[in-house]
Amino acid sequence: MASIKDVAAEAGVSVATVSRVLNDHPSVSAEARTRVLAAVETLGYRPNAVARSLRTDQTHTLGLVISDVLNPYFTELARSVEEEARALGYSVIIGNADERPDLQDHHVRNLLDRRIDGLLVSPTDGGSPLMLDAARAGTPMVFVDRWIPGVEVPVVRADGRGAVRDLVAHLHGLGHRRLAIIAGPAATTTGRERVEAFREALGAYGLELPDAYIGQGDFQADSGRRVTEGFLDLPEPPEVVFAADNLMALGALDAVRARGLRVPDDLALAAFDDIRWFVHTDPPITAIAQPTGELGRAAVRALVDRIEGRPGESVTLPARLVVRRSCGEPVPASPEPDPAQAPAVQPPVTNRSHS
Amino acid sequence: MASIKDVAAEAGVSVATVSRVLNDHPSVSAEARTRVLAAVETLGYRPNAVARSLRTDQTHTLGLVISDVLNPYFTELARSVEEEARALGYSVIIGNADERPDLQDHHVRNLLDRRIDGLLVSPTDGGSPLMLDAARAGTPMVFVDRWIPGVEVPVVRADGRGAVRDLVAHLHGLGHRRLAIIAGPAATTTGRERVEAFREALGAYGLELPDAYIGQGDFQADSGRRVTEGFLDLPEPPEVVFAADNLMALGALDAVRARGLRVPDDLALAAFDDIRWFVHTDPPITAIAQPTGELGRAAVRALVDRIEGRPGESVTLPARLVVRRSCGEPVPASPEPDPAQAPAVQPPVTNRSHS
DNA sequence: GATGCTCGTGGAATCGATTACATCGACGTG
DNA sequence: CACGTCGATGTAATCGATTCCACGAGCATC
Repeated sequence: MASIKDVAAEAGVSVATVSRVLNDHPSVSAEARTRVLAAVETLGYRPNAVARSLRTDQTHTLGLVISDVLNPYFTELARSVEEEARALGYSVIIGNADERPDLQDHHVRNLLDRRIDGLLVSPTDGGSPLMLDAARAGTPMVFVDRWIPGVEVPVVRADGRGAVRDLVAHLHGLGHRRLAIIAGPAATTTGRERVEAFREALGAYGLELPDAYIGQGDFQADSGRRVTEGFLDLPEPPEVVFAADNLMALGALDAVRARGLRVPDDLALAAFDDIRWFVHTDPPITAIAQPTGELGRAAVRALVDRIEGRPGESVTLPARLVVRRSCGEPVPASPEPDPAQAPAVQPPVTNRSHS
Repeated sequence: MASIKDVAAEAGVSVATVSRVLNDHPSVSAEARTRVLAAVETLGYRPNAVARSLRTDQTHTLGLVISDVLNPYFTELARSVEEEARALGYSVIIGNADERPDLQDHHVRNLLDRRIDGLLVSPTDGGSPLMLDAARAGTPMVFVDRWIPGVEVPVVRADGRGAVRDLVAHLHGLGHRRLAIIAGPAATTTGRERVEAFREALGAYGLELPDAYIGQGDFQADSGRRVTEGFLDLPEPPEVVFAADNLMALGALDAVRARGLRVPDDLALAAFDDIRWFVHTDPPITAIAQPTGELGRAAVRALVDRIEGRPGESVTLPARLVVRRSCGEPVPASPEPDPAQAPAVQPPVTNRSHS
């Protein structure tokens, strides 16, 4: 591979001049510029980013550590992150933690070793020493979706409280009174918060959230299945299960089917995180939709702000309820709503009258 | 951030000795080793991968350019690639092309500039000059899933011919005679091959594949919707639509629903690429499953073989048919198959007798 | 015409590692 | 005792860029 020296030799100038041309430094003669560019062309020269990074101490790269690539919520997040980063002149290296703290640490270490300019994390746990050290050491960092309390790092996330209240109102309106939740890991903020929001919303209707109706999941499908089976085995099973993420909802759906039962007739189902597939499941699943793309973009902007010396603010955006049929039919309505009009998410229809 | 010099100073040795300890070179005294390790510990030293790469001309990094991160097939592929790479001591940088040749080139260029050790690509098109140059220049490269004909690069992929034959047998057995396909872009191998395999399989039953029954899609959901609408507008619409990937199948499902029609009664549906969500759609979708994880692992092994100077072989693995209910009920059968037993993919049932 | 400025350029230091080569002491052997 | 070998270590070159500094030419100012 041709180096800057080869270009310099070919163009008959020094490496300094080549470098100036490449970084369009003002004081280069037009003649030298054309000669260098010609040499670059004939040699097919491309600057070595590794060498450049060593010298400038900048990689123009962001690290993104997500909790689970197989979760469509995080892939969508990753996509919007990469898009915005590209627009701002950065590349992104994604690390997938598979909800495993050890893997998360592996990726954080790897990214720090590569001297990425900044780190975007959706933490799988309450904060490993490594992560805390990195934050304290001043690595530009931003938490997205989940965060670690007590750490001085901006957080970009969705607030689901309002949407959870809407959900509970919807469920209550359909006559449901025994509501259960499949929680995420207590080590994650989203794992805890969603339970709290749910409990609070129930309280507004004078409803309790008994311990038996709080199932401990880990954001993976299997745990949703397991917890739902537990619920169904209770002497008085819940009428509704609210899964704290989309994969556990999928597991719950499996569990219900495996017993030959039906959603929503035998057990209603709702999920946190809306994904496009929820329109096509049997039945379509009522979910709380986060503004995922906007979250990813805001997180990148906050991180790049920090990297480039600006403050970098926390952002909280509202989530919203998307009602479908998995909790019961609010209306008989027209023969079939038209999914082609709004394939990804349907508008909330909480105000439709019940038959 | 502490550098190797700081460690050397702290330990009272030269940088050479520190480097030797870190790369466990044999000739270092036990005493020096412990002193260095202690210094590393107290300083929290981590080697700078950028500097190391510059010197050794190795990044221990693979580039993976996939066609679309939002497609679950590719996320699963990416996950298995990262897993195997990690096991072999490599990291992976993923570039998402969103089925756009220009974005694909952007990522390839970026990865080459970073001097990745090898490149794994699922090409979005027939081969840009950049990609061809890279292959010719001797960059270790492996194609996965899709490939570019005429380029000297190992290919790791699934052969769907057998499964497509099984699918056509299944459809024919159900009485379907007018079969249509939503093809992928003609610039991709998979876009062409799947049509050819389908046509061939139809031929075995004396069936034609008229041009009107070949819809041109682009592997994205929208195109599946559009093409399916076109099929439904034909004076003699097909009885079955076979989508060449999972996203176009989703679009097709949308289109059918939007007309108030039903799958499989009004139009049967099958897809190439099986994904876990197909178990949960309404109805569950009959699909051709690729051994995705195995493909990813084999691709990494082939690439690392090339990087480390071994030959690096092409691999072709068989795909297989997974029958569900979207083409009609092959058997009245027991009330409901148990999805909990095999949540991701159900076993092939091509050998069931037709009723 | 001397002075000072700007502009274009090249030489050389530098970033943080790896590694070839030189050095030096200890030890075994003839 | 002289010599060769080997193990442990340090010095310095090197990878490919960026950038500080010096230098010379051209030009304006006084």
